[in-house]
This record gives sequence, structure tokens and C-alpha cells, in this order.
Amino acid sequence: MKSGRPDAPPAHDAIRATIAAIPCGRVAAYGEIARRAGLPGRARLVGTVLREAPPALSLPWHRVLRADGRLAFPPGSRAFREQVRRLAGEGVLVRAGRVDLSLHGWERDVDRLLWGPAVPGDRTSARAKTGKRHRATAVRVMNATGRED
DNA sequence: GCCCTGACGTGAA
DNA sequence: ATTCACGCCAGGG
Repeated sequence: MKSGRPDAPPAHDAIRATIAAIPCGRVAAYGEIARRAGLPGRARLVGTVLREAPPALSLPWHRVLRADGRLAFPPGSRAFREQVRRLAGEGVLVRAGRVDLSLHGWERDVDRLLWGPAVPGDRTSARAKTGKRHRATAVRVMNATGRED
């Protein structure tokens, strides 16, 4: 029995569902999406799926970045600018072609970021020591969280 | 089936 | 911070 569409590989479905689940104001790497979709190591497949995905699905493709936080498109290209635009619309700032994953990364739990114990090697906690930056970060996160649509 | 390509990831130089 | 080389594997020719 085919569940729904015979021409829709389960892997593709899982990937699309995972991408659709990325909350507004957050971003995730290709590799992370593959992992969450139960397909560890298939980062490239995520790219393929996105490329083939019909616009009608309205997947939040702009929330998908490379592992280092940089956009996957060539800087200055049409898609690149569009992605920056969309991200900005959600309060996600792109600087030098990259997004700060410690700030907007999906993998990082927001509550732990604000209230939890400092994680060794976490740049965010290090910056928090300066004080000022910490408050600005908290405000930004709360704004992003409170906004639903 | 072989070969090339790619919206990737990682580690080394 | 940058560049390079590989590893990876699904698609398409």
C-alpha cells in the first residue's frame, strides 16, 4: 500500500516536513535537517529536495543555511538577496553573508540559552558576561518567540 | 551500469 | 579567516 503518493520518496517527505517545522525567526543547517529527518549524513539530499520543491508548498527554504551559518547561494545572487530579505523580515540579521547560529539556530534551545547553565565553549555565554549584549539578546529572542505568524 | 554534478560537512593546510 | 581536498550519496544523462 502506498501512503498517498507513490512517486513521493519517504525521505523527501521527511525532509520537507522537517523544514516546514522550523519555527519563524530560527534557522537550521542542511545537515541538521537531515538528522532530524532521520537521515544522518544526507545533507546534500536536503538541498536537492529544496531545489525540486514546488513553490506551492511554501516551504520556509530561507531558514535553511550551511553548517557554518552562511547562506548556500553565491553572495549577491538573486536567491541570496531574496533569502536575506526574508530572513530580515523575521528578525534574523545576516551579516557578511552569514547568520549567527548561536543566536538563531534551531538546535539551540532558547530557554537553555537564557536560563540554563553555561555550556563550555559557548560563545553566547562568554558574551553574556559583558552584560549589555546579554540584555539585547534576551529582548530579541523574546520578540522572535512572541511573534507567531 | 558508469560518470558527472551538486541549495553539504569536516578536517587539514 | 580562507582555501583545498575528500567523503558522501541521490539524480540525471
